[in-house]
Amino acid sequence: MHFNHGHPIYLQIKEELYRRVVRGNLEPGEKAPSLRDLALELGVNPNTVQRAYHELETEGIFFTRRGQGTFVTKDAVAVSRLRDKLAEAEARTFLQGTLSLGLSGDEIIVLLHELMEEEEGI
Amino acid sequence: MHFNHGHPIYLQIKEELYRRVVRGNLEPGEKAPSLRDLALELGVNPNTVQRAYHELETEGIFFTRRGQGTFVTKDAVAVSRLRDKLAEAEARTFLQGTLSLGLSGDEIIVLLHELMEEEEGI
Amino acid sequence: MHFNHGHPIYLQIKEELYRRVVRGNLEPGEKAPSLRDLALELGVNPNTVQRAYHELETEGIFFTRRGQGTFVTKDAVAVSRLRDKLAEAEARTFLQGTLSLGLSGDEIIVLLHELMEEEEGI
Amino acid sequence: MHFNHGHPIYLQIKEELYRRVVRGNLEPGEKAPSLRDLALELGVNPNTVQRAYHELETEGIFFTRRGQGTFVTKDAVAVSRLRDKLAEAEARTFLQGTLSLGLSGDEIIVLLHELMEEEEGI
DNA sequence: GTGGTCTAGACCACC
DNA sequence: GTGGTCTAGACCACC
Repeated sequence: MHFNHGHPIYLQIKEELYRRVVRGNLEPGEKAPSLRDLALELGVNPNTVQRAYHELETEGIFFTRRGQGTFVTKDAVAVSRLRDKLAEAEARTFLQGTLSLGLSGDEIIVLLHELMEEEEGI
Repeated sequence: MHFNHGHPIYLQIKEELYRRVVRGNLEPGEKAPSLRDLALELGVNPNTVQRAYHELETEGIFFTRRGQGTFVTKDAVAVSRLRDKLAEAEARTFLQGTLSLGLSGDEIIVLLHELMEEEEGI
Repeated sequence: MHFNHGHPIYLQIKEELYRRVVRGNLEPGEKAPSLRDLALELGVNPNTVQRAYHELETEGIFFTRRGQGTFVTKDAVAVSRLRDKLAEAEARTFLQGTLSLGLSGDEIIVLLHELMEEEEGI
Repeated sequence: MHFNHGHPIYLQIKEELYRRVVRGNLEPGEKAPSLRDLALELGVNPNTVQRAYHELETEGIFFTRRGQGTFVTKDAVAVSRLRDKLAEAEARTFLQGTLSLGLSGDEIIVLLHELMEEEEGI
């Protein structure tokens, strides 16, 4: 993982963890990597990872069992909501960008269809 | 315009100028702001703006007349190509992000349609 | 290397680097001198060398590895194309000059043959 | 005419006059433009033109009749020699450049033939 | 006024 | 060590 030095690292770690959960790399109920392991993997301070974990817990995505570690919520609906939230954020960014370029809604849809076909072609 | 500390300022200035050209804020053949004026407006060093202008000239979007200033290309086709290129780049980023969240092509299209309708509702 | 005050120094540095690459003084994949070393060698500011390096990178002749330095492309075909491009540019300048002096194509070829033989004679 | 600020202007004016004579824009025995006219045309000081004229006179290309002005030599052979000298200088520069790029004599000749054919094709 | 080049020097990330 | 970015400020040519 590469960090963008314009944003706080703990936010970028949160984003990375969101994606692991939503994609199923981390399944509901599964144990998340230990603070130390993830800090080592990412080359950051464990406190930074801790902050990300703490916020994920506040958001109901992670929960902690004293002495056992941190786990992904078992609430599949919460994971699903998270997926929708992230997807919507990406879509808003995309729409904002393309509309500001002067594309019409139709053009945007056509462009996406083209790229999707191309993607499958490869 | 405010700057994202994660990317070089001159690239962000380029992006901003791209958008002004593509949206028609700067029309084909129109004079772009002088280096010094834009530097003042953005609160950066004229050299930084110069670098953005120079790259835009290399790319055929701007041209300069010595002693007179920098101008947007008169080649409307080049501007159109630029618009397509920028829109495609945004779309690729978006597709990559949403596909990696596990969305299907259909879900992506539906999501966009929903947001577009909402947008008009507001 | 000494500089011709009629052309920007960074362009002259580019030309010099082109020649080193095309002649094989800098081989494909080889590390180019560091910015600071070359700047010292040429007696110019590192920023001036940086500009030359940056343009060579844009043109695909150099590539950089962060923290390690700048390297010549490993693409031997790109180097070959560069050689052709530079040779053609010289030939065009030469043709333009001699044709404008009123020489015929035959005269130009004869003149070159004479000089080549003389060259070997020396 | 554009001046290259790396070389003395009077030398560049000499070059320009050489070419006018060799190409026949200024024919043997013809009156050259007056110092003032040429200075005006080129946007330079008449003294600068004077220096160029003086050297051309020394070289036998121009001669002066008091009160009448400056004239091109009537010696057609001298003009012819000048043409040869200029052509040879161009050829040496070209050979030096292409040989230093690693081209062989054959490659140089082939390249020129290609460009000449292309030129006629247009 | 306009842009183009260059220097000196700072600070950064990556190794 | 390496390259990348940015500033402040100079000086230049062209208008």
